[in-house]
Amino acid sequence: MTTTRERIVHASFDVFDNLDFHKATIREIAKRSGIAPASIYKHFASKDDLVMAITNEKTKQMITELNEHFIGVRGTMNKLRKMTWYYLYFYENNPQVSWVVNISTSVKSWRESSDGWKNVRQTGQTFMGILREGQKLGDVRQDINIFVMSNIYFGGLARLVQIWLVHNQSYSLTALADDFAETIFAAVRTPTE
Amino acid sequence: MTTTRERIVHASFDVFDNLDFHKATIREIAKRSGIAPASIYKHFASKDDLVMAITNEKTKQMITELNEHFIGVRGTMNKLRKMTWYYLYFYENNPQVSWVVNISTSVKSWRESSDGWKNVRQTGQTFMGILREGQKLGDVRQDINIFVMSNIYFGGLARLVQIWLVHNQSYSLTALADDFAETIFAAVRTPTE
Amino acid sequence: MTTTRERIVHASFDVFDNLDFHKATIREIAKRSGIAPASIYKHFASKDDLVMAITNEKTKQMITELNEHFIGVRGTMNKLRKMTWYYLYFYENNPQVSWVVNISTSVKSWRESSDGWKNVRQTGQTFMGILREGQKLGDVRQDINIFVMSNIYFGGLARLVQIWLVHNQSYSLTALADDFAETIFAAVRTPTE
Amino acid sequence: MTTTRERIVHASFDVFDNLDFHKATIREIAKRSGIAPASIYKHFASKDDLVMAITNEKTKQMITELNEHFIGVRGTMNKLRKMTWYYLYFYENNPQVSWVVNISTSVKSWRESSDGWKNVRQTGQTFMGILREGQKLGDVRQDINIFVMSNIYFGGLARLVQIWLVHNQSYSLTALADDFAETIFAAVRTPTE
DNA sequence: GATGAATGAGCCTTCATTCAT
DNA sequence: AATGAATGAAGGCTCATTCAT
Repeated sequence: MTTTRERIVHASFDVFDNLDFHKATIREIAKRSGIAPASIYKHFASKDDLVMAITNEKTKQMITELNEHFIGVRGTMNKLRKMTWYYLYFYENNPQVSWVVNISTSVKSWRESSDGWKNVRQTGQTFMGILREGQKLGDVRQDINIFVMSNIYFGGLARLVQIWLVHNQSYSLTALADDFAETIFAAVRTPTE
Repeated sequence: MTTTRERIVHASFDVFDNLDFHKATIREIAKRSGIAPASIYKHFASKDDLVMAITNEKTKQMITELNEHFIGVRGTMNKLRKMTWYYLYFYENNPQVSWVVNISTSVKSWRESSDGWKNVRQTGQTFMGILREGQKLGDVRQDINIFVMSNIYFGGLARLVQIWLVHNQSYSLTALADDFAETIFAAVRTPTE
Repeated sequence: MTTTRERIVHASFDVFDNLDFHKATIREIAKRSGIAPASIYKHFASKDDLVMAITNEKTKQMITELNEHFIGVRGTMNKLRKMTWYYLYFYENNPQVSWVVNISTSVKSWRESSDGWKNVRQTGQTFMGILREGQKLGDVRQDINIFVMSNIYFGGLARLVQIWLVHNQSYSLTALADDFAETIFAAVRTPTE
Repeated sequence: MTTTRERIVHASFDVFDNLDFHKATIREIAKRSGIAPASIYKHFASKDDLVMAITNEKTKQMITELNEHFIGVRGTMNKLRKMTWYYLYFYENNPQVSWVVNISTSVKSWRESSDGWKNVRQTGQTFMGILREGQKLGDVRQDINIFVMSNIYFGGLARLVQIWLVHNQSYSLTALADDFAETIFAAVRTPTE
């Protein structure tokens, strides 16, 4: 059984999926969901609220699933590979989310959404956790700038997704996961001598 | 003496600087520049044209200046450091450009602007050039995935700029240049044994 | 009870009645109908659509009523008189329609409206039908140029209406029907000898 | 030697010839004449003034030439044929004028132009003159309604021109002159018995 | 006499949103 | 809970027109 709310959320992703975010209107969502515009406002306070709700929902799902994938994985490199793969896998299967996050939401109001920010921080924490653990294990250099490293990682991933979207998703995104993870690992690993 | 066109361009950056790109309207630009909306259309064919024109202008300037900074610089790491520093320096001094490029322009129409795309490719070429030269010199590993590496580099930089903007430019961006360049270099350099 | 749509249509005629069609704007129609511009677009897809819709509506009505008036009328001259009278009667009571049809609508888009053109052709057919029937009855000459005759008839009527409008509808239009019909009949009747 | 004014007038006809009168803008006239918009205002007080001026000019020319063509023509039918031919000939060679007169000029302001109205009346007088002369000669019935007849004549001609324009001037207009004149004559001639 | 540059007014249209039912 | 009907606000853009040079 699909609730009305679910139908709205589903249609929203559908709408944001077409890359041209000027077309991402409430009326379009209403049309595709078969729910009247006025009814959408019974479930979401405003358009911004809707956008935030659906991105948060997806991000939460992402975090949950990522944790599941982590179960039993050991070793810095393995975790890095797993996380990278999952990230790309997620966007390969939810290309809209990236656009919603990057484009549609006004950054200002997004920051004001505690939930949204919290989720992003949490994903960031996971990455930093891997690095810190690696430092303890001796895999990762002690002198890395974690802030910079983290931005390189997520910025690089985001760029990869963006380019892939601009190229109309014409190639496999997950196929790049290994190279990506290895490059990042090369940047952080303790030099062998 | 400032020409009308310059005043429009100046006001445009001012407007896009808001971060809330929904407010980036022709009327707002008109208000801040003291130029009537109708007059703006004497200088730019459309809003899209205006956005493209100003970003291209800045990007071209960026490329020119970057090349000047390269004069006399030798060594892979030195070039990497220089390029990174200049990139961050440029956005530190033109924070608006980042938003215009990353947010405001509809990706579709931007790709259709041969100039815009050409400039981006050119910047990309510069980075790849450094890597290839490094490979010849033996500084850089032969087995790196240049496509992935390039996206890590520019994605990382862009993210750094974005975070800095979101944090209201409250710290020095260029101060991160060295750490950034070194991290990237670590990821590509030939392992010492 | 008047529906919103009816109020819009009514106000539209009111507006076009101005004679100065440059003033026939959506805003003006909105003002006079007490309906917001945005609401007008819920009932008509565009301004052109509105113009077409209202003229077609009226023209259809005209055709229907004309046919009713024809019931039981026999003889070429009688039919001619009836048709002429009704045509002038209609415009005397709907003076705006003439302007909308003749002036406001861009001829190009009007021709593209199958409905509009169809209705006009139908009215033309009715006139030609009378002539052909008259020819069978022997009332009407065989050697008339029906194309020319038809244009004389409708052109003459239209001119009569226009002049009447320009003279601010200061006299009776239907009072001219008999003279008009007789003149036309004189032009087509079989010479008596 | 062509004066600036002449170039403007020439370009204006060119522009109005488009049939799509929404495109008949001052800027378009400026572009085609090679004269700057501002300069046009040195020669004509306003757009309305320009439109009026050019139509009056053409109409005056029409009257002059028509009178020349009348020289030596005798007999009601001959005069009718000549006038009709010339009228169609004129519009066949100046199709724009019809549109300017019928469409572009706001009827209100056109009536206010004494010149425009005077010229139209004068053409009307010529036609009525032929009829009255015919009545004296015994060719034309005494009991015709001259007002109605006149409108039938000019309305019919105008309609013929309009239809011809709508059909993209794809056939000869003057070829219809004889049939037209004869039809009109049939409507007014004294019945033979 | 000619014009480049500028503009106020206004156009059609669309959007997110509300409210009576 | 759902919606049809309505709208204020705003957006991009164009036009006839002016004026300093």
